Amino acid sequence: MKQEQRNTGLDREAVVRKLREHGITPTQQRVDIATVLFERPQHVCADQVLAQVNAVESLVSKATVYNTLGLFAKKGLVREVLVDPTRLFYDSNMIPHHHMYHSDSGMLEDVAPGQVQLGALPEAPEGMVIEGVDVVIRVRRI
Amino acid sequence: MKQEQRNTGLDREAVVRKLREHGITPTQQRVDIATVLFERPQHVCADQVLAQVNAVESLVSKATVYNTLGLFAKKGLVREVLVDPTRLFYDSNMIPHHHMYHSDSGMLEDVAPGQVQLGALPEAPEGMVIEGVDVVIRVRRI
DNA sequence: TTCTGTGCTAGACTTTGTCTAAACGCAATT
DNA sequence: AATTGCGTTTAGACAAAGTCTAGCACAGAA
Repeated sequence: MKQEQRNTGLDREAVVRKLREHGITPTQQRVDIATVLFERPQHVCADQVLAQVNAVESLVSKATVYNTLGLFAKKGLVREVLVDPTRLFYDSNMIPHHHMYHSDSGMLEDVAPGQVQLGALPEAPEGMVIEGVDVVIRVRRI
Repeated sequence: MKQEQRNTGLDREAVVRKLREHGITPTQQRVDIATVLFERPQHVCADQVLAQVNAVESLVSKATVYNTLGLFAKKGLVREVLVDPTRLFYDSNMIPHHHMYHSDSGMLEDVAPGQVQLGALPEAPEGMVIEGVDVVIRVRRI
């Protein structure tokens, strides 16, 4: 029984299983990155992941962080979130939900899907599928 | 009666009026940029505006295009659209509507607001206002 | 005319993210 | 044990979008 394991985080074994389930070969670096991501549901950009993974000692390169986040997003392990025009965020919470973006501070919160009520969506054009629907509620100080 | 005026576009006078209505001093450059934007409802990024404004002869600098688009967005003349992680788009159609984004091609279409049916929105936190709600339907080739 | 403020500009700079070419690691084969 | 092959990782060069700076132009006020 490890004492130091993070409250909501997955242990290494669970992370490896998760990667395998999504058809991703679990390498050292990928597991390190995934461990950071799934420590808790969060919104992070590549820079933050890079810093967190290499907090103790330098283990993973910039290129690998970018490649891996892209791979994870493609394989449906995390979700890209577009709210800040200067950088791409990744959301480690894959349960369907929306976002509230504080444009002053850059803070990003989750909004439960029940709070928005999306009605009938238009159909995707011939030969296309809906990849996802992003709802972002932008708020700012009065 | 000018013969060469664009079909749906505003003439110079109308553009000047529009700028004034939004509290923007109508300078040469701002009118040039606005004329391009309101030639028709469209989604453009700064680079495209720069190219279009300077199509015939170089009239407006890069810095001015960026500053002006930022100003227009702040004053509610155009709307920022975040769909492409590498650049910011501006939508010259201010009638409320949503977007469908073709992630393969980068194409961006309008979706009439009636086609989505957004129900009750969550309230903005204390001391904050909802600036806007962006709904983006991402589609891709099967 | 001088002063002041707003706007414009070229070009340097910053930041995020991508690309490239080489090296690594590991497993299967000889 | 040595060889081959393939996927992965890496440092560092690079690209692209956007911002910043410092100076110039111009208009209106004093």
